[in-house]
Amino acid sequence: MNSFKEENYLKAIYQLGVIDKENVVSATHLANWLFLKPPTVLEKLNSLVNKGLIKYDKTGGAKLTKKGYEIAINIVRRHRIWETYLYKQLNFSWSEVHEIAEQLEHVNSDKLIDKIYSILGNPEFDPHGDPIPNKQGIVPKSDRRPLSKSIKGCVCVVLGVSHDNEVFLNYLSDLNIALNDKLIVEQIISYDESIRLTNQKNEFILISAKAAEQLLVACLKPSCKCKIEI
Amino acid sequence: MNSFKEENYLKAIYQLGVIDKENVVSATHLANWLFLKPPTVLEKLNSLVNKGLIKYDKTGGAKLTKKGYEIAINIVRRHRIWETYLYKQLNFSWSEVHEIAEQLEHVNSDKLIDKIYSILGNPEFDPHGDPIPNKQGIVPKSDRRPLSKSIKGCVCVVLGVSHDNEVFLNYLSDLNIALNDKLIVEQIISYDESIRLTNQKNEFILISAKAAEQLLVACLKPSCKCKIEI
DNA sequence: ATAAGTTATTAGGGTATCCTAATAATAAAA
DNA sequence: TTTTATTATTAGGATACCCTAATAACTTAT
Ligand SMILES: [Mn+2]
Ligand SMILES: [Mn+2]
Ligand SMILES: [Mn+2]
Ligand SMILES: [Mn+2]
Repeated sequence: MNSFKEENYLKAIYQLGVIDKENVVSATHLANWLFLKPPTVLEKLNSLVNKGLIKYDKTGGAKLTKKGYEIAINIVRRHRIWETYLYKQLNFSWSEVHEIAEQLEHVNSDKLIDKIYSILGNPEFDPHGDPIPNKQGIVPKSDRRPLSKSIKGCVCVVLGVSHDNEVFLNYLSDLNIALNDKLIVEQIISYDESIRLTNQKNEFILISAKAAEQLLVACLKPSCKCKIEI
Repeated sequence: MNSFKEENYLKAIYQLGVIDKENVVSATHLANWLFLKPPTVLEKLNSLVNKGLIKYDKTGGAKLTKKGYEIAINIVRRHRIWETYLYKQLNFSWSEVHEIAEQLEHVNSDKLIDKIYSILGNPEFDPHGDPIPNKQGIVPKSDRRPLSKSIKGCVCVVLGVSHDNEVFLNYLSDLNIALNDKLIVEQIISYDESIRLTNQKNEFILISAKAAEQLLVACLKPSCKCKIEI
């Protein structure tokens, strides 16, 4: 058993598939992501193929089968529900929840997850704005997109980050940007694509192009012209 | 690294030490407890000796060192705090919490345990009446003892069970006995040592000698003569 | 005290995970 | 199109955990 490792492999295959939609999920790719070496990963991939949890070939890379997807999405679901529980019920900060959820996601009790999910009011998004798959494995859609794709004048709300990396989350705290903040795009500086914003307290914030690519927002005005460009 | 197995060995050595105070904690003993075979356990015991977590010799059996005790008691602490949290905050039943706590006890986050412990109001006993060690590893004392050691007329309160075995807990539910119930010992039937009780609703309950040995209670009357006999 | 029954240890394997070094297969550059 | 760099795969090991079978060491009951 010790399905804990296997769960992490399947989750990683799912995650890399979502991030690198065009690229194949190769053993090397996975090895970097999981801090392992390619032969180690390849060995495991072969075993996952044998168990019918993935398909694998050099050209297409690793792809989850229906069975593999169900396991992976369930772990993602548990992870995001725990993150939300830690954030909302236990007062952990935005940047602390991921590490603990990495462990809690492997606790195998549907009743426990159902309970905390219902206490939270069946939320659709976690504290980083990531969608929480429902019990059927269906991932809620949202129109969040990187702040970097905004046009001048756009009024938007902070919904999350591309990767819940602690360093970046703390960097945002330093910039005084938090989840659900309303931001107005005042100016896009063409020299380096950095963005000048105002927040709801009318404070100015300057955010780098790199950070703007990682920060996910949604337009608040239904008629916002940003939407056309995406 | 996978310290999860190691934690379970150390916890088992602690638990067997508490249960069988006179007997040594032998590899065979542990093997039965952990559903493993003696050579498997012996191998692990040797590795624990090498790591300085236990002392081991044939005559004395396995004994935790200070370092080993600290790990073991911390797992016990986490287990009992989680059981209490599941019972009190998440409305799980008496008999459901153990299985889930077996998993949650290995989640390594002091901040998480501190948080739920404080939400619970720093309780001293878990839902089975087992003492919750404090952060320093000190186990609260209580005067709970098996119901079987009661004398006629004793008024006592149900504080727990010797082993949080699901079958026994469900059996108690069937007998209509729950945690914190007040019981009066009406008669001890000498033929088979079974005990006739009344509960707070004045209902009669007949409990077998075997069950009475597993059910832990404490006298409510400070002057109760039971105390002398223990 | 000796035979029989128990317990403790050794020997020898098996699987799951991981690794380094070497080789084969591709892709990129010159 | 060679040469060079990158990837993918194989080969060969190491460690953690588990097991069965065999042996050694102890107990217990004649
Ligand atoms: Mn996360
Ligand atoms: Mn998240
Ligand atoms: Mn328990
Ligand atoms: Mn308990």
